[in-house]
Amino acid sequence: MTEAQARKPAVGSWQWGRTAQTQRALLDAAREVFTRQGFADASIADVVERAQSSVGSLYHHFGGKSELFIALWQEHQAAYEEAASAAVAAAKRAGVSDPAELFAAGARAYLDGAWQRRDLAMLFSAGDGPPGFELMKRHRGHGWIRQNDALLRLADTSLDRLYAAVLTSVIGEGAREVAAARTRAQADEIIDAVIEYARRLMAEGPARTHR
Amino acid sequence: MTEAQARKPAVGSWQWGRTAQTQRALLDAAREVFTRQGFADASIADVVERAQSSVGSLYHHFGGKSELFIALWQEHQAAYEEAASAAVAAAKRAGVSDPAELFAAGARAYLDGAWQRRDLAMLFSAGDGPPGFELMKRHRGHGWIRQNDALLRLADTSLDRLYAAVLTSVIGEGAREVAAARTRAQADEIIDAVIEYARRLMAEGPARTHR
DNA sequence: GTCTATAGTAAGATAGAC
DNA sequence: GTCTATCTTACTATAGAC
Repeated sequence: MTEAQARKPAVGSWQWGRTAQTQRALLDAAREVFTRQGFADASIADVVERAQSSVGSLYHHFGGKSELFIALWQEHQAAYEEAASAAVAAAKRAGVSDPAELFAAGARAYLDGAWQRRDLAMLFSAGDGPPGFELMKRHRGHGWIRQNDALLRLADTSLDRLYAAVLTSVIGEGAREVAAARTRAQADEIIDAVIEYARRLMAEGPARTHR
Repeated sequence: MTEAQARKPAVGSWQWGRTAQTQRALLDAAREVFTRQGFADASIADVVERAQSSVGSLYHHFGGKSELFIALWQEHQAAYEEAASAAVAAAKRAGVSDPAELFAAGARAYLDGAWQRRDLAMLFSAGDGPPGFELMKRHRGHGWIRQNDALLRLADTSLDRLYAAVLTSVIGEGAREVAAARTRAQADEIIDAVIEYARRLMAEGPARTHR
């Protein structure tokens, strides 16, 4: 067998997806361990034990505990964003064109994801993560608004950034409450209320200075 | 000299306020070190060096790095709350009785404090603190709403808690933006806008379920 | 790619003299 | 109350065999 074949085994060989499988096992174990104990209290040993893997493998594939945590978060984010942009696209197809309504459609999908993956939603909003994680979240939040809401043609003034930050934080706080809900029905009530608050904020657009 | 006198020296002796002075020096040093490096990156050694004190004293007076951080936060909170309740009391004396307006008066004072002590405001909102700190902040935030806003006669339903949480997070996010402002004038613009958003949210009271 | 065993490291915490 | 010196502890991270 040549070296090239060894590195990239033929489809159908028993090794197919070995890397993917290991990474998946580690991510799944990380989800269970981190959501149960939080980031700080979880040790690498806990994760690899549950994944039936090894410390070396974890470092090989992810580079460390922090990076594993962040990889888990990125998966979660990808799921959020996929759902949100699909919802926005569907609304557009259905003829919705009002920016606030499109935003509401995306936000609703986002909040729905918070319920469906409430363990992760609570983990990532608990404020327990690797150094710099809060900053990463903040950047992502701003990007999310700017993406879903390029419609609102926000400028880069401090007042427009405030508007985006306030909307983001309301949706984020809503997601936290949704994730903490005890039943699906209660979560739905909360989702409706959050959308209502977002509408109130958007009804008159960004606040303008009157001085 | 009796033992009792040694423990509680007469007023006017050179030892007057020795404890208070040490604690102040440690708190002042903590403020400088933590606001500059954050909690995780700051070491106890940095703090005691700047305070011209010692590791042992720090442990004697505060119990550890985490407790010192929390003590600093509590001072900050006390300043906030004093200003806010004074503002509410002044508004009442001036004849204001609308709950939303009273809330706005308190919130304005709060946001003003965020500008005045912006180094601390940024530190405590950066998401870098001892284990469990985010939870403490959250509890305090809920308490704050319930205090300033017992007026709104909120029940303990999940929707009323959401209402309080959303208002809290808008004020908190506003405080963060205020603290990050570059000039007093810009901070004032932001403060006005935040109050405006709070008013929009409060205008129709807590969202009610329509199902 | 996987694994074990080991080393490094750094800082928080404590003991005990003064 | 204050201080110095020491400890201990737990983990991350790496080296190197398979």
